[in-house]
Amino acid sequence: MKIALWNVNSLAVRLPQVLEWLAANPVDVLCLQELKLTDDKFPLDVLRAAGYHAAVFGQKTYNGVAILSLAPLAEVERNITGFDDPQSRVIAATVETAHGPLRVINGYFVNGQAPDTDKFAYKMRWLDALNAQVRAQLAVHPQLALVGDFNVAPEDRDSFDPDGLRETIHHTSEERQHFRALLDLGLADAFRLFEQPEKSFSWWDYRQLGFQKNRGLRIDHILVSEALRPRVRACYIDRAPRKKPQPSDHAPVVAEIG
DNA sequence: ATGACGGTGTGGCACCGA
Repeated sequence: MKIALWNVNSLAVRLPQVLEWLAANPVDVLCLQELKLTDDKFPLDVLRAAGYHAAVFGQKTYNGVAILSLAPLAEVERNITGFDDPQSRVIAATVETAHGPLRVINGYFVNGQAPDTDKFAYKMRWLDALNAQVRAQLAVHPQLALVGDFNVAPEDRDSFDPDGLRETIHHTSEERQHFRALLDLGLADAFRLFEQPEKSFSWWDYRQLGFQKNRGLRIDHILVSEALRPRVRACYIDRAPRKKPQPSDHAPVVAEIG
């Protein structure tokens, strides 16, 4: 099976591209971030016609996440338990697979703007709460994937300019420590289970020919639990949609699981 | 140092993203 993610930066704008991509890449599960629309505006019918069930946690203007799945979705949970968050950033659901139930947690992680800002402090609190949530979920769901736009470049090789951007947002030691704390729960970065091209990124700034110059960051990730890890066959970033007219600034990431 | 691009809102620009 294939699990994928894509920060679409407005589903209202990107829906035609999502449908086109799914037709060419019929993944079993697609986790979407930055829907930027409310649940009532979510295109359930057209996605159902394309074969996908959906669990949605929308919000006006900002944020918003959804899980699309060929198989029905069960045990849908929104937000982080015990963390009062006005922003729609996390949705989780269980998918039945040939190897039993798979728990999928889809997150649009806080951006954080810059260190020493209120938004950065919110990002740190949010990451603490998410870590506790994932830990609790792993105890119940051994087969688990934590998927989404993490807004963290975990290592220097995940940035086009690690020295110039050192300790700036997405690159700070504190954010990277939070990423490692998620790995310490027993999760593995699916992308790094395989040899990958140098300068592999999942996001490029719209400005100053960022994509054409490959000035990007790898901030979109698929983390897999120990039970899942032996069955991960491949993980790759699909740059093709970024080359099309009116692209999202993010590219889809795909993991193949046996 | 700043803004650059793109999306949203109730707009004629401000804001946010990464």
